[in-house]
Parts: sequence; structure tokens; C-alpha cells
Amino acid sequence: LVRKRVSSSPPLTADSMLARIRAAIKQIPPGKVSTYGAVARVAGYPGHARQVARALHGGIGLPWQRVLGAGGQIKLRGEYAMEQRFRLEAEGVRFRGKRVDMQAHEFKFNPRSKSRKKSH
DNA sequence: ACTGTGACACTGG
DNA sequence: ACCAGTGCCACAG
Repeated sequence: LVRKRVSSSPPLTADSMLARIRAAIKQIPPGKVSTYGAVARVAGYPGHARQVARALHGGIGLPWQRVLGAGGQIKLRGEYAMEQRFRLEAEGVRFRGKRVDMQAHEFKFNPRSKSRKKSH
């Protein structure tokens, strides 16, 4: 039943992909967060969550601390995990146990970027 | 070309 | 709620 939509003619080169992903990440404002999967979707590449992580690893000047795993969980390890949490809390992001309170802090990307089929 | 790896997501136990 | 298994996709060797 669930058909996938690949209709969004995504640039298939790795460069365009990374560029779009970085652009999406930059949209996340301080105090807000998103997830690897959500960023990938908004950038036009549903299912490419891992590439978002790759983009963050190499990209400079990106608010990397604002990208989390599904459910608001930090996916980094060791010192970096603490660094991320520290940075987020410094921005006012609240945690509930080991995860961010997504209900309160998840950033809603501008629908315009996706398939805006709303209104009527 | 093939295999292993990873800042992932989802489902099931 | 946590952990394991599986699917996923691009990249490095």
C-alpha cells in the first residue's frame, strides 16, 4: 500500500545532495532540533539519514548539535555525546532522560520545501 | 566488483 | 524502556 515517492527529482550527485542537506540543517534555529531522517526528507532524499550524518561530520559552520536520532536521542559517542548535550542545554533545550523533549523542541521545516499540496 | 563500516530508522521481543 | 536484528545508502580499502 505504502508507495514511496521518488517524484522529487533529486539531484543524484553527491555534491548536490550534501549541499541540500547542509542547507536544511542551517535552517534549524537555536533552541530547536531535528532528526537525521527528517532533515534527509526535507532536503529531498527520504531514506538517506546516514548521509545527513556524513554531511555533519565534514561540514563546518553547521549547527551539528541540533541534529538528533529518531525520538530525540543523541547518537554520538563518548565525549562528543556530552558535548552535544551540553551545547543543546546551553541553548535552552530540555531533556527527558537521555532524549530531547521533541514535543517541545522539534523544528518544523518550512512546508514550502517539500511537496506543498496543502491549502484548498 | 566486493566487503566492511557508520553522528540512521523501524520493528519486534 | 532497552536491546537485537534488519533494511538502508554512500564511501573507503
